[in-house]
Amino acid sequence: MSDDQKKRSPTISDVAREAGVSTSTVSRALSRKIPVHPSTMTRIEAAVAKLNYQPSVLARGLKEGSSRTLGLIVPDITNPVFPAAALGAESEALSQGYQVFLAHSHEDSVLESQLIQLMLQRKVDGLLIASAAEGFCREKWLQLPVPVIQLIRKFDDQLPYAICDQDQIGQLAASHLAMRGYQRPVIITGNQALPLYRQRKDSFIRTLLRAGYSSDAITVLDGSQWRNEGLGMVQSVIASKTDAVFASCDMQALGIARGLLAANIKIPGDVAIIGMDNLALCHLMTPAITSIRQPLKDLGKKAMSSLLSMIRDQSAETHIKVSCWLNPGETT
Amino acid sequence: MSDDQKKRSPTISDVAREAGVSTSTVSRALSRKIPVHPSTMTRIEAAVAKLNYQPSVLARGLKEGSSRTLGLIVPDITNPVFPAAALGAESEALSQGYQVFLAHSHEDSVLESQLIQLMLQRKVDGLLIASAAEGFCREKWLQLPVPVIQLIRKFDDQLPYAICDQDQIGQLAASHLAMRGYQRPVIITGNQALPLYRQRKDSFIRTLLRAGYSSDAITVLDGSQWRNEGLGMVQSVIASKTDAVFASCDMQALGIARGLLAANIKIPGDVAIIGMDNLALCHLMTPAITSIRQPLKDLGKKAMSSLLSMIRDQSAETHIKVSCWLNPGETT
DNA sequence: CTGAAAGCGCTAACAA
DNA sequence: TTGTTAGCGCTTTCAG
Repeated sequence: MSDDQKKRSPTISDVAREAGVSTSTVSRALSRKIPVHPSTMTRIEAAVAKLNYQPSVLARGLKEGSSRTLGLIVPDITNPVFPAAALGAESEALSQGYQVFLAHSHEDSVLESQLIQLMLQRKVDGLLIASAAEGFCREKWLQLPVPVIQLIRKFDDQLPYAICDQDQIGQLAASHLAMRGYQRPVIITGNQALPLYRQRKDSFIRTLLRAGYSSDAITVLDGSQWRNEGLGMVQSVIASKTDAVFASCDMQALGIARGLLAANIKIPGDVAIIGMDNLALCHLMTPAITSIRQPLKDLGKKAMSSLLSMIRDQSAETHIKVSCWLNPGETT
Repeated sequence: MSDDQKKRSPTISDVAREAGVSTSTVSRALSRKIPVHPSTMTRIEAAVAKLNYQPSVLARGLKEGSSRTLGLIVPDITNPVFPAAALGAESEALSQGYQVFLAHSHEDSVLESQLIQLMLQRKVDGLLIASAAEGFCREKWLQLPVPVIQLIRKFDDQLPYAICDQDQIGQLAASHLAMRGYQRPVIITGNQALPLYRQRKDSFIRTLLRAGYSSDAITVLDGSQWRNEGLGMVQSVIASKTDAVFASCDMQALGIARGLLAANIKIPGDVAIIGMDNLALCHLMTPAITSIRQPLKDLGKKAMSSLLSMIRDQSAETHIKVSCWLNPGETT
């Protein structure tokens, strides 16, 4: 911040005066939609440069009824699934002339509602929301005056969404384990308030049953308390007499691996592990973790691209589901 | 998006009409700064509720010359140091009635400049920037019409900053290794275009020299190409005949650990490792990684708090430096 | 305590 | 091609 910090930034009238034309001419020259005489153009450009004029997007927004602004609400950006999506979304928005507000709901649907209100007061043109686990309300969403897309977490099948194919994920994990002959698979589920974890679990089990497993052979453990940990799950994993674990995320897989190794259980000799998200760290571990990768950056990009189409009233894919793949490591 | 999506959202005049008062009275009632007759107040509140009125922050901003909006520019939010800072910053901003734009510079100073321009066009009241590694330009920053704080990465000592104490970090690592009697420490540096890595390295070396190490015993390796990897560093680490490595980040530490284990080198028996950032994964590894923790969320919060003070022209701490601590694991 | 009127910076008819 | 004018939604004098 320099001495001229208080000096009001130049407006379109300043430019107009400097160039000896009217404000509308400046407006036209800058928008480049309506032809302007080359020589005036030059004078205007000179004036703009001289004054270092920055058009006020606020004023333009007020006039045009659109702020060219979008909102992205996530529970917690330090959860590694969100940064990738945020990056993809922001990049796409930027490339189309939009900027994005980031806000955190802290997994609290009341705060989330307030954030939506705040964003609406800022006249965002659309919203991307990874909604809080509890308290989703379809009616509230339906009443929003701008397009909204459910990002990563889908709570309603009708409303627009952009998610990873959880059926496919459950299937990938299950058939990988089945193919390698593991007998007593365990799936550790995430917060069951999130449909995505229910779907993943159901599909995992369904695939195993189809492959001929008896339901007695399959164990479901609730790992929602141990998203960033896994260590707390170790006892139940051991107790389940499993030979293959599908964790709900990589950190959990890591913790379980550590716990099992500490208990002198061999990986994958005694117990195999599949992680989820395929963070960069997976292949840096010893043993490297087999993990399923979600193309989150791409998902964020697609979601944003669809949102922008909706905003423009163009036909758009509103039900986006991307495919994942399994990255084999040394734990299966 | 519902059927009423096109229905223009209600304005202050709608509320005024509904309540049978003038717009100025509504404005006063809502701002709560100027007294309004209780009965009018009630009618206005009713009208607001009935119409579900949302004041336009755009219009207010235009009128008041401030958008109550801030900008946060980071190279890449998927680098795990940034989400924590972003979270802290956004939370603090929100609690003071501000919202924040997030943008990515992709470590490109030209793009960064453009983003700054875009944010200024949106009339942000201030900026938090983790600037691109190359191309920092003091003059450009000085000319900005709003307060800016260097976040995490400090390129200029005079300009406001909020960073982690790199001298202390180098010292923590060095004295930890010295105290445990390691003889041939290696420091793997990050991108030397970033002053923070230079400072960390210098302080590490300085501390070792003071502790009586000869400079021959200390090795500096450039790890800037291997931030998310470390594996590529393994050969040089082995070649250095070191017995203790201070990595530039945890992922790198992880990769080096994996490489050393693969080469049948014991950790910490043959080689000790200290990581950096103390990601949650550190204590889930086997062996758990000794790592230095930066209080990044807190830093983000402090930075934002200071920025907001600057915006209000209040005296503020503009040179913020937070302390870190070493989290002992099993690799030293 | 309340209303009328001006204006923040910009764009878009409508004229010229 | 250019200027004049009105108005986006809001706050804020200035009068009552």
